[in-house]
Amino acid sequence: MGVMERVSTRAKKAVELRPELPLDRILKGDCIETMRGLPDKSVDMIFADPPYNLQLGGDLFRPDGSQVDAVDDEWDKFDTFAIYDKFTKAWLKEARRILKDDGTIWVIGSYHNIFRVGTAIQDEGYWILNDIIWRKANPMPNFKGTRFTNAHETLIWASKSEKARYTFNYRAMKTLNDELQMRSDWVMPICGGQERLKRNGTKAHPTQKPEALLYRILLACTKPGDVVLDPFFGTGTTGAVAKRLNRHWIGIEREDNYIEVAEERIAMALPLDESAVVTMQSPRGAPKVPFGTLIENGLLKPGAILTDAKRRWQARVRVDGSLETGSDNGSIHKLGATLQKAPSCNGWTFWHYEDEGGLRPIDTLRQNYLLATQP
Amino acid sequence: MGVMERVSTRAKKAVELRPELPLDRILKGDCIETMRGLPDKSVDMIFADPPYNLQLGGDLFRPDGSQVDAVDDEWDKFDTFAIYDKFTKAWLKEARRILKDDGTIWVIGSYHNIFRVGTAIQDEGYWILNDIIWRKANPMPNFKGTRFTNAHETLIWASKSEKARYTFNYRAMKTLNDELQMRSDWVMPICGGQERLKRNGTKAHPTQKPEALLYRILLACTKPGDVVLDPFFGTGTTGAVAKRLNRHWIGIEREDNYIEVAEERIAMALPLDESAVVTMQSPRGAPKVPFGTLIENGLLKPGAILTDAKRRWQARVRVDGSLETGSDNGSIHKLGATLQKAPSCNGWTFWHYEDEGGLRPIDTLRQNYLLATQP
DNA sequence: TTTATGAATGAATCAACCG
DNA sequence: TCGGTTGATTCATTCATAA
Repeated sequence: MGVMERVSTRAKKAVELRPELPLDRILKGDCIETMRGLPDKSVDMIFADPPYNLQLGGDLFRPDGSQVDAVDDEWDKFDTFAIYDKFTKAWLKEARRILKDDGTIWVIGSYHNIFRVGTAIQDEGYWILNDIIWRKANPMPNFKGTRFTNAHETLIWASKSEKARYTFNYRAMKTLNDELQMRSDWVMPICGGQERLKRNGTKAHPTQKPEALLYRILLACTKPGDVVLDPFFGTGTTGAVAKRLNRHWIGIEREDNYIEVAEERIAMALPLDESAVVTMQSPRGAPKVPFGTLIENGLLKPGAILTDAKRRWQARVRVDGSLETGSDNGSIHKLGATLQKAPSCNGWTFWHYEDEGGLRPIDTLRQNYLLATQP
Repeated sequence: MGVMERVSTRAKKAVELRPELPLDRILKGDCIETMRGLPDKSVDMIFADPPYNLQLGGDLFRPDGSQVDAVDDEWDKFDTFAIYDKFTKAWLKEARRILKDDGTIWVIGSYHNIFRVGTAIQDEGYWILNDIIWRKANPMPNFKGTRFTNAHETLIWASKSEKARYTFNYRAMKTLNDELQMRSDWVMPICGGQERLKRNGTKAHPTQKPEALLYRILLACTKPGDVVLDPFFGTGTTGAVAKRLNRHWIGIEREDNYIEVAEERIAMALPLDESAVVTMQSPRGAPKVPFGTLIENGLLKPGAILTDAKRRWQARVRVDGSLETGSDNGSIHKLGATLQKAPSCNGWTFWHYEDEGGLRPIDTLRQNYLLATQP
């Protein structure tokens, strides 16, 4: 049996059951090494909170992900950046292999590392969709008064390629933001109070992320049942929120300390019941109703007159669901576009019919039809 | 007559202070080549608005059918990241040579280029002091509903080295911000209205920056009499603001079009009075809290039941902040309106939650959130 | 003269499906 | 893979025109 045959057999199983995927578990080990054990194209989203490479001494990593014990003062910062870059490219490469073709990745960082991460993301072939600013409602002040208060962190959201058809729950985000498009700057408090995990009276992890942040990310870019991988799991914010929102999760973490705290935390998180996890849906996902169906079902009669909202144009409905004016004819969309001299037109909202003393868009008829026929 | 020849003629007049520096003038020519003609360690600050390398696709239309006027100028086109990187490193290297040891550089960009710029800044030996987020008060929406509204741009502020003693007017910034430390996120409107320069009825430059942005930067990081270099001068926002604040400026620009507009503009620039400054810089409007924020932050759980004050209707909260009854769903405002058969409804006062033996409007929760997060 | 309404526009990597 | 069809999609602000 050849290699290719093995691969394709394995791929088939993964699609149906995901047999090799250790769902809802923390894998103990080095980030890159552990990722190597996960199958190709198997997860829907990756959230990564990698080391920030704060240049305060410490936190240096070799390309294999292991930590450098001591910072040699002789090293100049170019060497340091090169090592960080190698590490970054290595884990981003593995992440891209594991990610499904239509999956997306999120990475969070600060000005110390985010530019290098962003460059590596582009160089590895990802396609950046947005950069998102987490604007901290209550940041730590700059005590010395030597700079601007560092009051935000940056996240990068990217797909595997330019043509990928990634998940973005547009309608849910718009609803979450009081019927305005969700912007690229998010105001959220830092993680503190009850939410901040403690051990022996001190914070369990130095950079615990707020659940509100993961909540918005998972709601925006995954569907219930999707698999989310977090290769720098820490105290498991990703896992806790994923569980609450009925998403599967996989965490990778090296330190026993954090694993213990995370497991306890996630065990206590309660999944929401199914009706609460439902979100507002875009019409995109709804079943299509051809205009002709309305005529077949008698909601509109051939010969009926339609107009635009301002009654500038009118057209007559023909038996096959096309429209005609004196000189033009075509589908509801095409004729609307032609008359307005626009490149395109949504005929459902452009054309109106007369009903009890008022004009209504023909989309109303479509909604009525859907209500009457959908289970 | 070449650029340098013109420069040296002018320079004789300023022999004593800065012998070879062509102050308060636009130098026509290529950015890197022209910078080579400027002396070492001679300017106090550099502000740079380089090409973003946007990589746009086809035409984009608004929902109303009108076409978006895209940035399609030749100066923004680069074939590969490698070529863009090479260009970026080259001009940053020259900039660093020209900059005084205690000078600083500002560079603005978007997610298309800012990660590459940031990486190059670090690789060339600069020391990043802050990244600053320009949160646009009125960004262009995402018309197709495919991503988050791209509502910000990023600036990087860096010194020549870690040990540099750069200028930062801490008090001025704190005063400008109502006695609170100036943060790393700045809310400012995009450049439009009277300020937006026109030529033959259309915008003179596709990417003119608001004067408020340069005002804050120059006020924060230079002293009166300092020299500010802008190697991508465009229509001269940097020059106009520098003149108003009594700073010297040097502009480099390749295109005659822009030079003409800039020269006319700067000739007309007058000092701002204090009240105009305050108006321009002060934050506008009270902070908004979308309903979804309460859910993200755990003040209300998905699945919770809300009712109106008289318990005539009830609805269940979903993960995205929408509400559902048995038959309807929508935002707090929309669903309230639907149930009452009213044209509109203030969901904040209409919907209530049960709390210790009484109903309270959900607006109470919003107040609590504001109290907890506002400074 | 003042107010109401409508049109225009901004650094944008902006669709999905079927044959 | 390509091309044609269907039909989904916008916020804040300014300026011109109408009332």
